[in-house]
Amino acid sequence: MADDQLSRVFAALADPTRRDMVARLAVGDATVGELAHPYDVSVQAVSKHIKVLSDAGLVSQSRDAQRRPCHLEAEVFDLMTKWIERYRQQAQERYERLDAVLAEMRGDEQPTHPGNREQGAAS
Amino acid sequence: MADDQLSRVFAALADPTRRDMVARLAVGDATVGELAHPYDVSVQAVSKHIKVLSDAGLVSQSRDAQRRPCHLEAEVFDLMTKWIERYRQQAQERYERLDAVLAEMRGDEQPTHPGNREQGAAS
DNA sequence: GTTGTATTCAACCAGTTAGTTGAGCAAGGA
DNA sequence: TCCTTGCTCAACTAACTGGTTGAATACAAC
Repeated sequence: MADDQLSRVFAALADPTRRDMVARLAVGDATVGELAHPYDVSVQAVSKHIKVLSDAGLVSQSRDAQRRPCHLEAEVFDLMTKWIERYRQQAQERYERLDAVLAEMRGDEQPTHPGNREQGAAS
Repeated sequence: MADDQLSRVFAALADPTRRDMVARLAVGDATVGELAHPYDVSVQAVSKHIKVLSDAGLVSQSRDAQRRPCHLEAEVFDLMTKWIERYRQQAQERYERLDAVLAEMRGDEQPTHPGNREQGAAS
């Protein structure tokens, strides 16, 4: 699966059960048992899912007696959104330039949004 | 791997080679051969990667003689960002409430920075 | 100390994945 | 027509995944 964090985060969220757990943890911290409850798989399977999320840095666990409460580490999401946004924007700008070219080819003197297209925005 | 699109998109991007290809395609369309060139794996392997991206809806292919140019379908990214943003925000709001509670417990009348802190990505 | 509860570790199994090689197909050019 | 190019399909393999069960660990409570 490749050992970089971005790969681990994407892989972790590729499973609907784990996305479910993230959704649950967004509401509030929960123990392994609590997380396991809604599903009809073994607690061990859930524990494994949590390990995957935790290896990806999406979840951290503390200790409270026998319990190991899980906590969502939402900052890791930024890693993904940054990656996604970067290439989404890049592609989008390309389409906009294409639009402009097509408009020009039509002899359409006014490019969709003057000054807005044409790179630059790259922030 | 679960057959819903969100799972397929996350799974597709869990591979660094495929993320690389997406990055390449964000610059401009490319044929399978062009995409294969930088890597020392077989063209067949690359073709498989493209199939994965294409099944996820991230890439589409047209025909130009023998060539099958690949095109990045950036809108699918929105599916992910929406999912991510939803839970990131939910978690963040929870932390802010917690902050407020802690501040109150300290007798600190002013919660750090109402609504401002860290955020940024919200757009 | 023994028992009970919450969780993880270890070993195993079936299904999937990422790669391989070899063959096949579609289109353009000799 | 035959050959070459660009790509995909098919079959195989090694490694990984998501699940299982059973044993081990950590702590609390009796």
